[in-house]
Amino acid sequence: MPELPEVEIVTKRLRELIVGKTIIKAQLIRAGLSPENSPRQFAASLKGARVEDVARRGKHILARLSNGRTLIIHLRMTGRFIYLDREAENTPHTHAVLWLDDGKKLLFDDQRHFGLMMVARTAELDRVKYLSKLAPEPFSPEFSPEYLRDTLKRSSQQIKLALLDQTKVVGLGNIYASEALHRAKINPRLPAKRLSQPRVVLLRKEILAVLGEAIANDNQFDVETGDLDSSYGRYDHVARVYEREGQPCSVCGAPIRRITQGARSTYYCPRCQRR
DNA sequence: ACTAAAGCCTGGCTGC
DNA sequence: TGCAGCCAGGCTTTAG
Repeated sequence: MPELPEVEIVTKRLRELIVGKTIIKAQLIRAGLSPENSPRQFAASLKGARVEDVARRGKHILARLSNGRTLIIHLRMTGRFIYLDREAENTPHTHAVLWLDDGKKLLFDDQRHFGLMMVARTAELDRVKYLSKLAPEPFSPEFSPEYLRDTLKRSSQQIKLALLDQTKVVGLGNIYASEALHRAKINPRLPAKRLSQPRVVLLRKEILAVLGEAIANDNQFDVETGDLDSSYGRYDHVARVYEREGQPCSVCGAPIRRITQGARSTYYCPRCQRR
């Protein structure tokens, strides 16, 4: 499911719901969810820990615990958290459960089994393979026009593919990469190194704009389902090209085109994004 | 070193 | 209705 804005909102929800709570019991139901930890180790390293903070790094969620460890979570395509009463039934694809001292349980549900968790020592977080190579956060000073220019200058990849590379830019996925390029009027097939400096500056600005708008487009936590992100389709409100093949471009009216890059769909306006 | 392609899983939708 | 084939918002591993 999620790219940076969706992960940001799930992170915020988790922070509101579980910071200060203690995990009284943890269970890893599908071992493959956390391949770096055995189910026993997973349960033992979470039990009794209080959640100190929940933060986001790229598309990863980091829950810092009172016992010197951090629970790292990646939702990938279909992973989601569900916050329910302790007595409630698990969902059909529950792969891990955290029981909290507030009478609730937090389920990790993942239909496609792509999601990942890892319990790591907080002091060694920088060395965790999932995190160590990530690019700077888009909203940090390190994600400067100079950084982006230098990074793209060294890549002969098509710009759309370079934007999906989390070692170059974090947080963009297939939707927001297409959207940022459309806003910046850049052809998705253009080799990254051929972008002029002013166009890099504009691209950076539009990346921040589209991510910011999607984050601002928050919705209410649905207590009924307990799903921390029940807003599938939030991106609809900011998407101008994604899944709009054949529809008129909101800027010039030309029909939006769909092409394949890296075995994935890219949507763009052939007139606005000629080069 | 880089880049492209295959692979991981399940389920929903489309067209025959 | 049944079924094959395609598609899905991510990332890693393998091959070149």
